[in-house]
Amino acid sequence: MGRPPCCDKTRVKRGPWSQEEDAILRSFVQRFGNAGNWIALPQKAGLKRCGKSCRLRWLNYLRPELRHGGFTDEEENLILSLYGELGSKWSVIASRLPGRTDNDVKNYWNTKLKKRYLASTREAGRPPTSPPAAPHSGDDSTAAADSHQAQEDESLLPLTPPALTDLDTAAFVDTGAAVVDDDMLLFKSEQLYAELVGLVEKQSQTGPSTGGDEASTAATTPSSSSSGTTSSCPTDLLYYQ
DNA sequence: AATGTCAGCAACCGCAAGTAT
DNA sequence: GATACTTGCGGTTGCTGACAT
Repeated sequence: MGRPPCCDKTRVKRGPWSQEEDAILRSFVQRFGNAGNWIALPQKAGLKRCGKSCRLRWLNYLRPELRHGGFTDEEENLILSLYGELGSKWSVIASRLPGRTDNDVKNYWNTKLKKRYLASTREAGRPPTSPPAAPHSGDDSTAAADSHQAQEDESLLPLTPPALTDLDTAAFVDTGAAVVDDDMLLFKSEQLYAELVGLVEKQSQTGPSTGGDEASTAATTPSSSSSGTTSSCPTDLLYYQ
C-alpha cells in the first residue's frame, strides 16, 4: 500500500498562483495565521489549493519580511562558507540570511554558486565537497547537531506568522511586490474577509452549535493554542466561487 | 525572423521528524 | 506505546524568458 496523498489532487488547483489567490492567502494568513492547521487552511480561506502548497507559497513568497532580488556579495560568501561547513542544510543556511528562504538559497546555489564552488574546490586540488553527510546518511550526531542548530536559528528568524496583534499593524505593509496593481485584489480580499466575518457572526448568533463563538473569537485571537485548531476559523462556509 | 539552448525561478513530491490523540 | 496527522525539509521537475545561432 502506498502512502496516501496529502490531498485530493483531482480537486485542488496546481501550478502557478494567480494574483487573486495570493491576495486571498496573504489576507487570510495575516489575519488568522495558519489557523492552526495548514491542511485545513485552503478550505477555510476558500482556496482550491493543497495545504502544503499554501504553506510553501506563504513561506517562500508572500511573507512580508522576505527580500526579493539578487544576493549580495556578502550573502554569496556566507552561503559558500556555510555550505562548506554544513552541506545542503538549506534551511539552516537560509536562517543566517534574514529575509531569504531555503528555496531561494537552494535555487541560487544550484544556478550560480555550485559552479563557482566546484571550480574553487578543483583549483584548491581537493574533492568537490567535504560538507557533512546528507541527512539520510545515518550520521545521527551531525544530524542532531544540525537539528539543534536549526532550532536555534529559527529563534532568530521566526518562520511562523506573527501573532494577530502584530499582524494588525504589519498587515498590508508594502512589501514592494506590485502593491499598486494589487490594490484591487487586496480590496477584494478585504471584501472576502468582511464577508467571512459576517458569516461567522451570523453563525454565532443563529447557529445552534458551539462552534460559532470559537470562530468569532478566532477573528481576534487567531494564533491561539493548538487545541481547537480546526474550529478556530469558520469551515464549510467559505467556498467562494 | 525562427529555432534551439540555457539559466532562473516557482512549485511539486516524498520522506522524516515532531506532535497530538 | 501505538497510531494518525501535520509540519519541515531537501531534491527534483517544469515553465518561462533571455540569449545565441
